[in-house]
Amino acid sequence: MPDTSTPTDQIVEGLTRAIVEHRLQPGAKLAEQKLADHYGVSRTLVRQALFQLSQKRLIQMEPARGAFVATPSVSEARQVFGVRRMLEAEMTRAFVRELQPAWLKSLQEHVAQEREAIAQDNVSARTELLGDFHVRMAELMDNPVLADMLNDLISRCALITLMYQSAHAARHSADEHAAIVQAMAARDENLAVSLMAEHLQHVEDSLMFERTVPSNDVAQALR
Amino acid sequence: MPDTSTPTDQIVEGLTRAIVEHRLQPGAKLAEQKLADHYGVSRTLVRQALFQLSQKRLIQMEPARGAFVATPSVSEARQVFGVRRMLEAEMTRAFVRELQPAWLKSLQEHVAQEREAIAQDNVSARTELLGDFHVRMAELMDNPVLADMLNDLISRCALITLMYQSAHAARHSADEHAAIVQAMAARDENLAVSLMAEHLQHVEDSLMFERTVPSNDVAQALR
DNA sequence: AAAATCAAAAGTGTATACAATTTTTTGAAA
DNA sequence: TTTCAAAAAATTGTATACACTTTTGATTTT
Repeated sequence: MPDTSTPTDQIVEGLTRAIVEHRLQPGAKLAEQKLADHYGVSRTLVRQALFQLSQKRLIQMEPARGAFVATPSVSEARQVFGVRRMLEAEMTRAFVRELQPAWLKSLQEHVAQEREAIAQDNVSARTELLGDFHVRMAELMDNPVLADMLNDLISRCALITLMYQSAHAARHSADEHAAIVQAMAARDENLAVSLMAEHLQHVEDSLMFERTVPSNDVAQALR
Repeated sequence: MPDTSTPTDQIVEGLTRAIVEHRLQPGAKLAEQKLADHYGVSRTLVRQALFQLSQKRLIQMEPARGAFVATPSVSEARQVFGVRRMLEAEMTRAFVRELQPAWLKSLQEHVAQEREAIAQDNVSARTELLGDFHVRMAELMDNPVLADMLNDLISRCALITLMYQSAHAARHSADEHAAIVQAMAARDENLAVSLMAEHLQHVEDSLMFERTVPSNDVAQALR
């Protein structure tokens, strides 16, 4: 695809991926000039990108000190998951009510992709797919507002989950996705809703324990 | 309060108010230099503010053409309200489950304020208070993530609602808020949830009919 | 008179310059 | 060696400069 977005958007995209895929550790300093050099632009554009990322809560900006990859507190993480449970419970309900055969097919294919990525032990693909399952639902319902919002929430979660999620937990998630789709196929609204709520609770519960060692080399993280 | 935020944040604040209070009509051009002159800063800071506002979907930026106050389509408006219904139904449920006496008192006082603003026919105060009722719930639950998200959603709605909402509709909203609080006081979870869902449906239904005349004088709108 | 053309004006997109602040380094004293 | 202070270097925050695009408006053509 040819240069579909502004330079700033490309920087946002690149940094988002680096953060969400944990090539940039939480807390890492994002020096403007270094990023500018890396992307071959001036600080102006980097700055715009950083401001956008700070609004998405993926980075934190401290006055006169610069930008750092966000380090969400456990409390914030729980809140984000709480919001997701609220939003996605009702989204699931609406999804089942308006269900169309093509939607099921699309989700079933998605779960198959998830399982493939898990089988191949492709960590970043697997994490992206596991998050996209939820966004996909919003997209199928033809609700970009919801899809955007979920996308942001899930990026924020990824900042947390990737740090902790094991291959085992990933497989568990894919199985739960499959169970949700099955409940949907049976048009069992309440079952689908409660499976979704439980699923999100499981994801949340499987996190927030260990701590990883930071190694903040920006240049390397961006390749 | 002394200069609590950056200059950029002040511009964001000022423009947000102007847009949400409809002193700036949807579609109005926001020329960077004019805003810079008005706020006594360089285009640099105005630009940062405009980017932030475009992320909040309050303005739309067109490449090489500039920034315009957003003109949400009917379809987008319905989606925003749809997301609010999903989110706030479950928020209401959680609110009742964790209900504390002080929370009720706070909401009751809030409704009293709403009624005062309505009695005084203070349109902008009344619109702000009617929106804040929902944000207040999230704040009481001590969930800033949810509160921020609702705040953005509600600003986006205000861009639509203020255009159409009548004094009558406002009074109706305040009454519905009171009914919701009453159901909460009775610890009737399901009633509170369905009253909230109906309330949001009513607000949505009361909109999107007329059309107003644009008069895009930026300097005047910002006083 | 309406449409088309093209030059001037205005506006946006990006880079650079510079003041103000923070971080790092250096060096002396404890 | 450790601690503190001050100077130097690096970094951020804001303004300005300039290239390039869009809009405007006058002039010509149909």
